Amino acid sequence: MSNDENIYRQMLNAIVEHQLPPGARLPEDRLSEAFGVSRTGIRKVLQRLALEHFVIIEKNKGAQVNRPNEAEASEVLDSRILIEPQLIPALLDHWNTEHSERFRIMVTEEKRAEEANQLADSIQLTARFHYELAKLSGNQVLASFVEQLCYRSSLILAAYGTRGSVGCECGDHSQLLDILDQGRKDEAKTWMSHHLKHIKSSLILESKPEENIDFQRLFGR
Amino acid sequence: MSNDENIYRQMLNAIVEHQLPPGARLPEDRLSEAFGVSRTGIRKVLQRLALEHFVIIEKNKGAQVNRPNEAEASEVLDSRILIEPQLIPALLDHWNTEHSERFRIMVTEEKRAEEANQLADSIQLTARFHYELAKLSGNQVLASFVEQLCYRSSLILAAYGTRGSVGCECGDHSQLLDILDQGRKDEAKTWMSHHLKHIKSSLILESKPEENIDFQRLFGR
DNA sequence: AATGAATTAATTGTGCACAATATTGGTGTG
DNA sequence: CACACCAATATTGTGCACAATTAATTCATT
Repeated sequence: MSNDENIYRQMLNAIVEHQLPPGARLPEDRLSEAFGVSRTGIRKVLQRLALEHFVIIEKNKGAQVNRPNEAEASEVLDSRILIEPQLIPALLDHWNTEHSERFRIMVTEEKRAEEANQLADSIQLTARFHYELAKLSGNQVLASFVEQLCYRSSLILAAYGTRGSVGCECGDHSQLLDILDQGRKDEAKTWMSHHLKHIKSSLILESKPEENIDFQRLFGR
Repeated sequence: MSNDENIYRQMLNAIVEHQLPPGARLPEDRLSEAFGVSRTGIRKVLQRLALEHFVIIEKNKGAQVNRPNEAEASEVLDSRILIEPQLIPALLDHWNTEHSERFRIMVTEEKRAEEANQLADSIQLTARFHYELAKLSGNQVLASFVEQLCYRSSLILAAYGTRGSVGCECGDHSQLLDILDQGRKDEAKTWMSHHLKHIKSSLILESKPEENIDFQRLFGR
């Protein structure tokens, strides 16, 4: 694996696993010495993360982990609600017992991670489940977008999730596999839709006091 | 406007307007002297364009304008077919006469550009029409994705489009506005779906002999 | 003349140094 | 004591130089 990709993965993981919480500053010096590469390499990675909305870069102020506002949180979830159920039909065209078994193993791991209270693994596995499902639709363009949305969702859960927002899905995922095994297309679509709406409704989107208030926008000018 | 953003825009325009055709090499030296900035700034822009799939960067071989293969072309159009019609309901919630007038002006410009045979303007305006429509749905996350897909479609038309692939849409767009003015939701959805399928079917996706055959994948390893 | 090796040229990858900017802390004055 | 101003520090922005890699050319050999 290329070095850049490796650093990117590590940082993305740290962000979605909430080890780098929303708002955390990411000074290039520290990162460059932590990873043992020059600032040049770090900057490349940070810019990629910024384009994918995982970090925010402000000119002459550096990078920090994105703290999604309520609008962004809502839109990301709405996007998933709009897209993921629509992928079910194409997905079912390729669905077979091998896939089913592979996903059941994933669900087992999800449960294990949840019971062991390993939040990081749990988050990763939940996102992977949805992404791998999207990939089976056969459309890699959409699958990549869904992947990004899933990881952004993890970030959103860090900011607006209740305790258990992540874990409470695990039992659910095996339900979907049952439905898919029976080839019930419409039921699978509505299940996916409900599932995502459930996640969205579990968020606390009331305007909680933001820690970095944009006073300029609020009063000034 | 920031300097980076300016360079990015100019290059993106040149690409989607087919002034930089698919496969064109983009040496950092030439670009840096053309734009009057150092290679550092150019690299940043190139990396952004690469993440958005407008250029391909190969290690130690530099950047070139992406030449989408048939799978990618198909998937991009399918993505639009899946998403854009679904945006209609939310869009209609905000639709009013001001919007209608604004879009009719855009369509008029489209026609003018087409009749004047100004391919570049025509391409830009077509993409803008779909993007601005998507923005009205109120979901900026999805709208940005649609924007990217529209521009990628321009690139695809450069590679697989027939003469008139671009222009033949203009008359159509005003049809949609009529339907929207009448608030006919389902009709607008199916219109959008047909419209995009029509564009996709106008592409020549037969496996034309690829100029760069990947012998590595074919035989090697 | 065709093939293959070796040299040369062109291009990208990476780290460093310095400039530009923002933030923080301190100092002096009203 | 409040306020403005200035200095110091920390951090990012940018360009340049050199290393590493690839592509092109030349040359020798059969």
